[in-house]
Amino acid sequence: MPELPEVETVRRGLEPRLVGRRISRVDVRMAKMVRPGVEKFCRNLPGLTIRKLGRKGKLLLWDLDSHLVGVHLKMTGRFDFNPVGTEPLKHSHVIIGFEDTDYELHYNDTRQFGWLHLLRAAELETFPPWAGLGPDALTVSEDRFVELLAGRRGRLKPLMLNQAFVAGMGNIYVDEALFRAGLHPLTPADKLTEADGRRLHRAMHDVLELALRHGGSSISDYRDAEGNLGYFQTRHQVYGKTDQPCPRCGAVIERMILGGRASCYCPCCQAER
DNA sequence: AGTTCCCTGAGG
DNA sequence: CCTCAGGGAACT
Repeated sequence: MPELPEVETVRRGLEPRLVGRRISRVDVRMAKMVRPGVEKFCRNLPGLTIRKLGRKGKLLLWDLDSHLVGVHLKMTGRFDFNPVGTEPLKHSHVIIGFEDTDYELHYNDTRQFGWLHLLRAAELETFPPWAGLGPDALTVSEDRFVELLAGRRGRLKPLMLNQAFVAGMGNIYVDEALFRAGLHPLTPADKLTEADGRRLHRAMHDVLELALRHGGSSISDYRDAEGNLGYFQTRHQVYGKTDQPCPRCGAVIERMILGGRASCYCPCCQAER
């Protein structure tokens, strides 16, 4: 469940210990976690220096001059720093070592949905997970968001989850943002007024910003690169609150399945239209 | 636009 | 044993 605030928290945790480091060795313990294949991954990375750590939506981008490594944590991807030679955990699938450091980086992923993708710098524009992303949900301007929203049909919940529309929102923050904006998940995007769109942008931005300040939400096994839990989950207002009273009006929070995903909302504050 | 799949672990 | 969790691709 890392969504934008969790991925950004991870990025900030990795930055001080990765930037400026030259990779000395790579150990891939589960082949499918790396792309475009173990051989290329292990042959090309050693000797490269990490210059910058970027992020767009939920995608992490390591800049190594000639190459990039794109990382998607998906549901359960996690990074840990450990002393060199630490016995990997059961689900530690990739280990990266650096010159002149006493720690190494372990990529751990219980459900094996995530990946690390090595590409040449010139390939970024045609790298599908990057090229297909809409603007970053945290930094997109209100005017741009309203503009993008105006051309859209379809219901708000799946639209907000669509990374090509806006990058970084997942199930938790979409539910929280729709609640804050007072909009029902089934509302067709083309039924929104401009004021609704501006309110939705504000709700999205505010909830992401607030979650980031709390180190993200720890549902199941999210940890940042230092092993810290986030604590924004204590501030969730509707996500996971089925059958509990709405914090604003006291009505019972409802749950529906939409596009295969659970959606929690207040039937009173988020009236259908 | 909805469904299935990838995968493991938690909870009933 | 079963269901659920869900990001995103690949289907129908």
